[in-house]
Amino acid sequence: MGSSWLDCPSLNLDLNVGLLPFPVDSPKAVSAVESKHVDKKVSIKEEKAIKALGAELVLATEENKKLSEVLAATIASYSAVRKQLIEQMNTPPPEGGSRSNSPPGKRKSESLDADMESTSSEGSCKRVRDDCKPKVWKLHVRSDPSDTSLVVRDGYQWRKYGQKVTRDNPCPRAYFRCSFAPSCPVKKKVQRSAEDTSILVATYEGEHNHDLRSRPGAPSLRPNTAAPDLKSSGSQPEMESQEFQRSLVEHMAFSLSEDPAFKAALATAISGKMLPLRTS
DNA sequence: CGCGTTTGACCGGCGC
DNA sequence: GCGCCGGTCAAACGCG
Repeated sequence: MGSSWLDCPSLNLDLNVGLLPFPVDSPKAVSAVESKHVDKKVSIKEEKAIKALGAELVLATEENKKLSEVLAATIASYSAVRKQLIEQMNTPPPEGGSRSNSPPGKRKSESLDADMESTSSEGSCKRVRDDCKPKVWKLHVRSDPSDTSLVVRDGYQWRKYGQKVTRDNPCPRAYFRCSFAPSCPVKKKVQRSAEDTSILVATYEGEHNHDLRSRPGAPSLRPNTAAPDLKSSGSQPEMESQEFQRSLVEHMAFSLSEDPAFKAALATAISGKMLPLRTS
């Protein structure tokens, strides 16, 4: 799947938007005077064709309606999940409510860091040092539990600089620095979830100060991967790729559905493509 | 030979 | 102050 259909130059989005359904210089539309001698066989044929096309148009309209409903349902569920995620991210950790796998007396900073997925949250009890911390967010990626590489392919190039077994998780945590640009401050921690070892939890700190594709000669990127911020790259496991691709599709569907002009153009295009069939 | 990974040592923050 | 712990460093190692 991927962005291949986006990149494909042969994909013609000529949707006849705003155009007349029939060519003006068509012989059939030259003038009423000239056409008065056209034999009745053609007229009957045309009428039949019009009826058939009308039925097709009704079918297409219904199909379009159904697709719109499916799209709306998808958008609704996406919005609900997104809202839930944002709420979770913005909810401060419960007072004294440490996680089940966190023993009492857990270090304060650790609890804060572990529970906060983003420093954009209004953490009132944060240390002063936290105020100047870079932005932090987490990414959950499904991966083969037997795969011990702890690699999360996100399009950027990472250099591993450490690995550590932490107290609350038997799975080792890997530390990565962005090697895309030497000055890039972004760091990444990758660790398997203690609850579900098939899930890799990648914690990103900071923001990239360079473009994903700007680095000349970056070998990890597929040449065909042209979509901006598309978090996929070369020979990653299928599951990771699908994860990112699904996110991309959701994002695109959401963006398109938010555009009333696109909806109108789509409807016009479908009817515009249907009507010219009568001439054949 | 250069680059990336591994891994033990080290450092600094935090709780007791 | 001490010990625990997460995070980082850097030498050794492996691979192309």
